Amino acid sequence: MLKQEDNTGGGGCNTWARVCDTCRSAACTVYCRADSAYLCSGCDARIHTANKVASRHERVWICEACERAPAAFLCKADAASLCTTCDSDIHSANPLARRHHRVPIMPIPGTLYGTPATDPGGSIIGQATEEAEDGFFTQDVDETIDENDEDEAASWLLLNPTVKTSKNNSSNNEMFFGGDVVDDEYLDLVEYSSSQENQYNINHHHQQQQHLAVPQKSYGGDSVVPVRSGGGGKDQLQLQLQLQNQQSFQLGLDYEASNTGYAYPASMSHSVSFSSMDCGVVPDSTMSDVSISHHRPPKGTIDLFVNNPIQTPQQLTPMDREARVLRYREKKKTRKFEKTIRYASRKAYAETRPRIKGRFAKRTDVEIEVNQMLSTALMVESGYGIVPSF
DNA sequence: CATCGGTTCTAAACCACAACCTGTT
DNA sequence: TGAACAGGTTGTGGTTTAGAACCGA
Repeated sequence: MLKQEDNTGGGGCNTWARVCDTCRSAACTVYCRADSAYLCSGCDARIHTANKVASRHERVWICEACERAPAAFLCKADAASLCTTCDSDIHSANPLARRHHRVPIMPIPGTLYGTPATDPGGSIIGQATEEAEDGFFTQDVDETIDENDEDEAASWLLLNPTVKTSKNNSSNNEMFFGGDVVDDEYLDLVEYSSSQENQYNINHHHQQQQHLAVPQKSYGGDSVVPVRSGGGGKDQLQLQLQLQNQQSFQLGLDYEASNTGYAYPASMSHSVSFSSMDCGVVPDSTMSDVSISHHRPPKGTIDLFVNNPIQTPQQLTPMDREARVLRYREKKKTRKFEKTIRYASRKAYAETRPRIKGRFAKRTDVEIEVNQMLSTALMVESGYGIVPSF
């Protein structure tokens, strides 16, 4: 695979995909629980079609991210089967990813050899089939990702504290979504039902509710334009800012890098300008994604990390790196480029406004009169403001 | 490999004006 | 304390344009 060739980490050896335990030559595609063996498609077909007993062996696909561990969850949004580690890493990246609906991976049924073994995602059983038919799987896309994407992903990786670091310093990472503490909770969310998970669920659900409620509240009236009522606008703004701060804090992995020697002034993150086309929906959680994506240092400043061995890419295992690349791609995939309309009324005015070479032009008196007549006509049609005349 | 010219792509700027915000009375 | 008012600020979309990026010679 391309990514395996591209990401040897300079070491010269390929430590990415686990090789088949049988032939030791091909990359494994499935994990046989009964045999506790990682098998390539060829060996899997050969072994598990040998007899009925073998054909009943439960097998699961290999994680599409790290290609080294059995997949545990199927993300329907990503249409990807992921191991627990990659699943937690990817889906704890941001609230949006967190909302992805995942289901536990079911064992592969006895006969799967009619499907191409090189496309494990495309033959995932059950719900994902339709998505595969829709071409939703990104396997091919992943293979065609160019070097720029890899570079961008690599630079993006630099600002994330490593999971290893988080593990070693649990006192500092307990509030991080990207850290292991939350990862564990996150895993609990999937697999277990601990009290912590419930608490987290409640908090997260509450936060989501608040988060989802903000646009409806603040953009009442014509459902977009904010409604001011007794200073409510201020409160809503504060609530919005608070939520954004919360998210920035929870997602503030990049900010926290400053604690370990790499310091971007906080104001710098705000000084980065981005067009309205990039900013996405204002109250949406993707705002955090955008802001985070802009916290990447310029390419020329990578040497700033030299003094911080914790964050050097060399510390990343191939598994971690692939997971982070996948997470990056996930975020990239979920970027929202549509422009945010905060005030529909302004939009309406702008659309009806006369233009000269795209620029707004002054309205002539005739146009003003026409508009007044139209508005009067509307009032008449709607039955308001009618003064009967005889 | 570096340079040059042409082409393509991207993002900022521009405009008027209603809505919004903030401070003052 | 809340209402009223004035003045400054913001946001809106289509087009243009400057500059970056790309590509072949």
